[in-house]
Amino acid sequence: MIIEIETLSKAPIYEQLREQVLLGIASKKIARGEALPSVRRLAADLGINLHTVNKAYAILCEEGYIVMDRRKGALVAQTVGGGEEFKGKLAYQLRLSAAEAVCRNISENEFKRICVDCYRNAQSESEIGEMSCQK
Amino acid sequence: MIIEIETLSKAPIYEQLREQVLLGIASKKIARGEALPSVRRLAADLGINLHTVNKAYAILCEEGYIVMDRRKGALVAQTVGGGEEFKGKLAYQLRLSAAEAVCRNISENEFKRICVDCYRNAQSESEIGEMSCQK
Amino acid sequence: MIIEIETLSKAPIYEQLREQVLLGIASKKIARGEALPSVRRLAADLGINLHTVNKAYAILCEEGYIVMDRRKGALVAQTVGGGEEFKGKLAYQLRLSAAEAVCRNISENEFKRICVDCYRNAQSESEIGEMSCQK
Amino acid sequence: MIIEIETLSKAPIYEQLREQVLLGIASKKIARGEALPSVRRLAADLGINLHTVNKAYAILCEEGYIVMDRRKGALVAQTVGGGEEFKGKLAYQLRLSAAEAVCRNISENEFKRICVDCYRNAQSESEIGEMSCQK
DNA sequence: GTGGTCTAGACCACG
DNA sequence: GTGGTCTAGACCACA
Repeated sequence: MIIEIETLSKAPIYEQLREQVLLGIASKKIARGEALPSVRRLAADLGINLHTVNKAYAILCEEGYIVMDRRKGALVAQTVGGGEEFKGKLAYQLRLSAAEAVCRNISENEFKRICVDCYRNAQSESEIGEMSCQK
Repeated sequence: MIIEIETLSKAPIYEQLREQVLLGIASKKIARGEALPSVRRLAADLGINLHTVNKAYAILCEEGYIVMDRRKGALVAQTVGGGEEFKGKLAYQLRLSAAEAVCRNISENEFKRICVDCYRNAQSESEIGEMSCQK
Repeated sequence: MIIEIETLSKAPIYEQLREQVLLGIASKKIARGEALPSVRRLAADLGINLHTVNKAYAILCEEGYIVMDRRKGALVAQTVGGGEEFKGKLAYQLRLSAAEAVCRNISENEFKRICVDCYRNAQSESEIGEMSCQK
Repeated sequence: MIIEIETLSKAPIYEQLREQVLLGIASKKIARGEALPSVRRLAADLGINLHTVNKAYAILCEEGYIVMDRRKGALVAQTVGGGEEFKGKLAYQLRLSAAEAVCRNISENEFKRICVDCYRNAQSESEIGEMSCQK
């Protein structure tokens, strides 16, 4: 699994890192129960600070996607609980994306198609291409 | 149309403002060509800084959702161009949402259902309920 | 309200800080809705690092005791939700304290008396005396 | 008596171990004068490091709950002295728990009830249920 | 002015 | 070796 940080992006590094790990977990490039790179190791590999990686891991941990094991470091969680809170957040994000789509005259069917494509894409292990995503 | 700002939210106020306007446009609570409240007026009504409203309008303008008319103030754009750049951003957002859904074991069908629900919800004029959306 | 940090203590500074704020809120030395000192201000006053104060505030925020307002800084929360999770943690702490009391032959009545004393003490505004608390 | 170690917990293993033993002594699952498992044995059973068990035993010994006998290993102490120092620590812990309870609007009576419940629970031999105790 | 982010470098606790 | 804590100092976003 390759993690790429875009230092030019407006999005904070720890956020990008969180997203990359999330995409990695979803696409099963990192299996459930498997260990993520250690904080120091990843920081060194990416050429960023230890604390930045730490923060990304802490957020993922808080969200339930990973667990910090005292002995083995950071592990991908076997199961992710707390579905209700998540669904609220998910619905909010999607509603916003949908609102933009509506404003741009994207039909319900096309929106649905894009969503399904993204879902399958997130599941598969295809690499992420260049995205013009400032934020 | 009622705009609510949550100063406790992690999301910056100008971002919340942008989102609220976007939801308003999508749900046709503000019609195409219609004028948004003036910067001063909205700032006063919401009890926020004038520059904050300005920033939100500037972003919406830059994204093409509204146009700034020197005489009439901010108007909802009749048509929104620049579809390609937008689709890239949309796909990125959706892929991330989808990745989270995959991690949480939400099936493709359920994800699709939620997406469609959100699309219809964004189109309709129903108010947005309480969403636990820190970010 | 006076906050004292014991740099000799084994307990981390951010933990001590969290406790002091908690005691201040309980004893109403800081009222609900009132603002706490800014991160920088408190760090300067206590002669500790900004990030340390930040962490203490972040934990209190996460626990629901305070809220971070984008404009007014850190405020004491009006209401603290999430009772169930808290009660589990509280019961665990108390069970441990009780176990130690049992081992030391402290009777149920004496334990109850101590607990009630502590409750009233936490409510009142009396200052905390010197406690031989390494951990 | 069954000891369970949670390597995912934020609490260090030696601390968890100390707590489990304490709960075992209080509930009389281990009688006064009885021998605890040997350091090597317990370390092997729990799959943890020998030094970790050693540290837990050393702390319990220092606190007076157990005594180390060169021949018989670790024995539960017949009597536990040093009450005053302990009471200071106990009062500090309880005051903190009480402060949290006050902040959460738990009444004195309810707090008292919980304390008594915990005391009796610590005395009885009932197993500890699942506690969401990160700290 | 506020908090948020990031860096660099240090020491310690844990296992 | 791991992560946790703390420091000092920097820049930026926000309002």
